[in-house]
Amino acid sequence: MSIHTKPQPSLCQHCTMSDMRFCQVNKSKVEPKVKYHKVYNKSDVLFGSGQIFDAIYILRSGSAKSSVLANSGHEQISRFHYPSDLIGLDGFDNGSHAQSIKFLETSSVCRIGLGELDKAMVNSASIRYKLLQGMSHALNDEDKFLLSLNNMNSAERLSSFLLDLSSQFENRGLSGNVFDLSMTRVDIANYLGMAIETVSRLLTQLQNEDIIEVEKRRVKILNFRKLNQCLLHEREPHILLTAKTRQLNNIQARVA
Amino acid sequence: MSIHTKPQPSLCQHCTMSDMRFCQVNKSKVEPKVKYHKVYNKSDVLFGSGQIFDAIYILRSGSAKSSVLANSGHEQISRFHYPSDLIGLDGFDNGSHAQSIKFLETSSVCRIGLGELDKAMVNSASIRYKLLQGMSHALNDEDKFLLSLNNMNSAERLSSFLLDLSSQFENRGLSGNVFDLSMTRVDIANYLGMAIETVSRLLTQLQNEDIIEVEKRRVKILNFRKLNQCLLHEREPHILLTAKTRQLNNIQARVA
DNA sequence: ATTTAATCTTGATCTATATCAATGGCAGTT
DNA sequence: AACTGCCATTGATATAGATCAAGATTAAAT
Repeated sequence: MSIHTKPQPSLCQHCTMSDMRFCQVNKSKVEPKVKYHKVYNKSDVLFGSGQIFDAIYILRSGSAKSSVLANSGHEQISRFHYPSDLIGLDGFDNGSHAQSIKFLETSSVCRIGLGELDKAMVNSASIRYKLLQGMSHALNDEDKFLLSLNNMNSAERLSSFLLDLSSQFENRGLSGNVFDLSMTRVDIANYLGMAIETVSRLLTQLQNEDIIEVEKRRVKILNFRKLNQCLLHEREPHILLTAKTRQLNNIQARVA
Repeated sequence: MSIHTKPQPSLCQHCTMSDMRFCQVNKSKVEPKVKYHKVYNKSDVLFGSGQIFDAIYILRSGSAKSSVLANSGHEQISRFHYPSDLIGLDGFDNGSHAQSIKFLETSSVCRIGLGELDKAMVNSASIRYKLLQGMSHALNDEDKFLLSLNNMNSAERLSSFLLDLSSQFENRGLSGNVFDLSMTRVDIANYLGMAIETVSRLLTQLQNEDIIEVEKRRVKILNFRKLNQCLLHEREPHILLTAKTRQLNNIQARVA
């Protein structure tokens, strides 16, 4: 997707509509004190579940998680957000937010009030389209994720997660080979629907196979080909050992 | 949410924008031969993955499943559709459909071309809002579903599915107590991420507990309270026996 | 600087559910 | 009426990954 250079309708001084998601910083005229632009710290909440819906946001820097609450009180992370993501689209449904958004590190957002947004939609086909596209993209993303939950085992889901993160960073001009996880292992486990112990084990396993290198939150992908194989259902012989096989190997090692 | 009686902008002769989702049949002036209205048979495909996106649809009668295809070739059902559902929203993302839609029984849809839709969005705040609301609703629905996949066991997921179906039918003025499943057990299993054998076993189990009655595709809910308990994580004592316990009971029965 | 609290890793065991296998019923076709 | 294919049920077994338990490491707070 190419980046257009001609002027585009914009919703705030920081954002134009020219990039592939929704928002792009216009570096030539950054005004640091624009009312629509705000900085948050790690663990800050952008909005909580049930809060009234009066604006959508574009993540400009940092990262965030969005989660929904089960009746049981269990928190389920539904996605992680990176710069240029649209946030708050869940609010159109019934006028209040279904999700809550918590920042994972120091981050900044552009805020677009509903009134302005509606005006912009009337006046600009481009903005209408970008908004619908953003929501549609989120929907498709979630469908793909659902697919992975239902059809992949833990190793595949984790590999898929790492590869997805990698391309997220790459798409944003950062390194897709080495990056820092902004979320805890608990968050990853919650998101991928597995126990934190499983995440930990799989990460060290991938490391032992020389597929990745993990040092705290820092991940380095050493072998994309193998990492991809982990999720392409290339099962015989599977790259990663199953828990059972590992167990047997352990016993054999001890006996020998 | 109240139903407005004043005239509303409409996209086709069959649809106004007055109900809570998007579409409502205007019974006073049905024109049977409107070009936007089409009938499909069971197993017909509305559109397939990769097909160009040129319209959205509103399901008027019948039911459909939408599915995405994994690299592995595996089909994953991402949702079931019932009358008044908006279909085709996945296409805004990149101009072609990510999903494919297959009807589960004789069904009819209203078709709204993209050109008309865009015109309508410019002219009507109500239509802008309904469309965004529809997408947001789909997004929230999927988030909730994701939550259930990650946090519920098979029995809970199936109970949740049945209760959801029940309220879908109830919301549409049909019986929430007795209804026919339009999908196969294979579809249910695929959607809920479990083996077909598990679906079958759980259904007979729920029947043995006098919570539901199943006869082929016909489901009758006998005890909503108990069915709800199945998913409220009211675990001690859990209503449904685990596979292990069943197995033990079987053995004990045989010994005795 | 020391305490306290998160966070992460690794090992051992348990169990929910997939998988394998067999059978029965029903709908469409010849 | 017999054949074929799909759909559903039920039983026996295997296993991926959860859970339980214990430490180790790092970060935050006093």
